[in-house]
Order: sequence, then structure tokens, then C-alpha cells
Amino acid sequence: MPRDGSEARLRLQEAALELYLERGYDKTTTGDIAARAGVTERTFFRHFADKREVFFDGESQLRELLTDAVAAVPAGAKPLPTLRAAFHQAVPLIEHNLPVTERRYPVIAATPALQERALAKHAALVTALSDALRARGVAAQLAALCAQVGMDTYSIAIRRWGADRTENLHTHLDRAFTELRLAANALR
Amino acid sequence: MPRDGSEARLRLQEAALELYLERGYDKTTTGDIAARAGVTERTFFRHFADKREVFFDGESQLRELLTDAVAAVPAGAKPLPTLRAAFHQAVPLIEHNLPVTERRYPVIAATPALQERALAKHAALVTALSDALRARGVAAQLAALCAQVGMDTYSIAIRRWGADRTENLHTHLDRAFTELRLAANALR
DNA sequence: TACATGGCGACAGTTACTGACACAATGTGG
DNA sequence: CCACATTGTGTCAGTAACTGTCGCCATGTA
Repeated sequence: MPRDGSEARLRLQEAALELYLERGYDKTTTGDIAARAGVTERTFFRHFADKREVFFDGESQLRELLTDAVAAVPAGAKPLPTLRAAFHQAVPLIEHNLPVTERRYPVIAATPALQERALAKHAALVTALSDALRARGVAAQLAALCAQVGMDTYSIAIRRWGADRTENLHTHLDRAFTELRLAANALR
Repeated sequence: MPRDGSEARLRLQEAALELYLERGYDKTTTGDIAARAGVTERTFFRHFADKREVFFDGESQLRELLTDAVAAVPAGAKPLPTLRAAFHQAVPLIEHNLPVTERRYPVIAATPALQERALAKHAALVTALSDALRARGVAAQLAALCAQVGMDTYSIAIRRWGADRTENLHTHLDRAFTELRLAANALR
């Protein structure tokens, strides 16, 4: 029995993804996942809080990258341009994760329970970005609004990129933020 | 045994809210809720899909009101102004629901499982609004972006209103949308 | 070589949720 | 007024997600 449980953790994640793809989320039990990973069900729950959590990983990595990128933007930049710049910084990571993301996509699309968890992860990123903006001196209320709106624009750009890979993510990102500016300009 | 089960349904909702407030979400079982409502646990699951769903109701009412309001906005209006007008139409309903909303708030704030479900309800409203915008001829991609951003701005206005009741919801709504316009204008 | 640490298996237990069947109350057609 | 279908409910059995507890054993350290 290895002292380092990270190997078992990785096997569990891979086994879960495979089984969710093969049989669907609802028709695979946590016992199934554990068996394929070569551990017991109890060990599964030592590594992951629940059956949904095993599906989402590396989110902390993106959060750190984004908050660091926000902090690194030159002082004086406005909130939304700051976020847009941070999202551009994250493009390489997103591109690197694309193969895994593409495998996950059909599973999420098919199971509401995973969609809910994805929304929760999204919301966690929003609060992290809001905190990062406040650390730059942005007023709390404005930071919350911009973090939410910016994150949504970012998500939509990624979604569009996934559906139309003929243009790179940077282009989709700039286009989405431009659409946001134009749409918001129609207010008043 | 009454033929109309809507009474039992209402009792279950009230019982759930009371118990979640008294003991917390995690420490109340579905059997507890059913017992207080005077029915069996099986009947609970005939009325609600799961332990979280009993907490959220009347969401379909808001959805209908908002989509109808979007459809009623004069043709030619841009997406975000359309949504802002629809949100203003919904103010009386929100004000009317305030007592219930205030009771629910501390429970949601204390339990992640309910926060997730609340996010899912929010997302459902976003897609409903996106569809309503497309029905007005807005391009699909723009509709998705505006529905998301508009709904977020709406939610933030409601949150601010809840924390600062010295000004009415209409005022908070207009202020949030103005902040959105100004923040987005800084993009380029 | 003794000891502390930490990941793991084994096992029992709680609880959310589902399927199947029976019954009772109500609305409907004759 | 009497079949009869409909519908909400109770009962019971069963599955599966998750938790607490204990003991084992492999590894890192004195």
C-alpha cells in the first residue's frame, strides 16, 4: 500500500470519467468507480466529498491563475478590462485542458446533477474574482457586479470557442467583450 | 383523503421551511418534514423531486411573468433595455414575495446544497429569458450573453435591495444597470 | 530498532430516493 | 343510483449515497 494516495486519487478520477461516459452518471455507482480504480468505496469518499466532486478537479488551478493575473494587471485599469486581461492570461491553460474538457462535456450535458455542480464551481470563481478586484481597490458592490458579468462573458466565449474552433480563444474573448460593451451602451 | 393534493403540498413546503429554520437543513430528514405535514415520506417524494426542491417554489410564476414581460416590450427595443423593462414589471411580484424570501434567506446562506439549487433556478431563468429574446428576433449568441448578464444585474439589484431597503427596488435596478453600462464602456 | 503517521480495508449504520401494489375518495357515464 | 375510471395516499421492500469507527500495515523518523 503506497503512502502517497495521489495515485489512487488520479485513478479514481479517470475511472469515474470512463464509467460516466460508458454507462452514464446515474447508472454508475461509487462502488463501480472504486472497483475500477482498485480501491474500496470508502477510499473513494476519503478523496472526494461526493459522487459529483470526483468529476471536477483542477478548478483551484484556474482560480489561482486568474486571481494572480488580476493582481498582476497594472494599477489604474478599470475592472472589466482588468478581468478581460486576466482571461487572456488563462488562455494557454484552457487550451491545455481542452482534451479533458471535451471528454467531460457530453457527460455534463447529459446529467443535471453535474450541471448544478458546474454552476457552483462557476460561482466560486466569481467570488474569487470579486475578492481579487476588491484587493485592487474596486468598491465591493462594483466588484461583485463586474466579476459576475465578466465571468459570464468569459464562459460564453469559451462555449463559442468550443463550438467554433476555426478562430482561437483570444478572438472569441475579445468579440464577446465587445458585444458586451455594445449591448450595455444601449442602456440610456 | 382529499382528492386535491395541493393542500398537502403546501403543508409540506411550510413544514420544510419551519424545520430547516429550526434544526437546519442537514439535521432534518424528509421523514421529519412529512410527519409535520401529516403525510408519509412517500407522499413527500410524490410532490417534490428531492429534499431541495421543496424549498423552491413559485419560480415558474416568476419565469412566466418575466417572459411575458419581455414579449410585451415594444418591438425595436435593444436586448438589455428590454430585459430591464421586464425586470421593472416584476417588481410587484418580488415585493409581494419578500416575506417568504426573507424567511428563506438564512437557510440558503447556511446550506451549500440549497445554494447549488438556487444557482440552477437562476440558470433556468437565464435560458428562459434567452429564449424570450430570440423570440423577439435577437440573434442566439447575443441573446444568450444579454440574458445572462441582464439576469445577473437583476439578481445583484435584488441583493442590494435586501441589504438596503431605504430605497425601492426600482431605484436599485436602474442603478445596477447604469453601473453595468459605465463599467462596460471602459472596454475600449 | 522502536515509534509515530497516514492511507487504506472492513463493517455497521443512516438517510435520500424509487418501484410496486393496494386502498379509499372523488368525479363521471349509464 | 350504480359501476367505473381516476387520483392521491399508505405500506413495504429495495437500492445507493454517504458517514463513523476500528484496526492494519506501509512508510518516514529518531
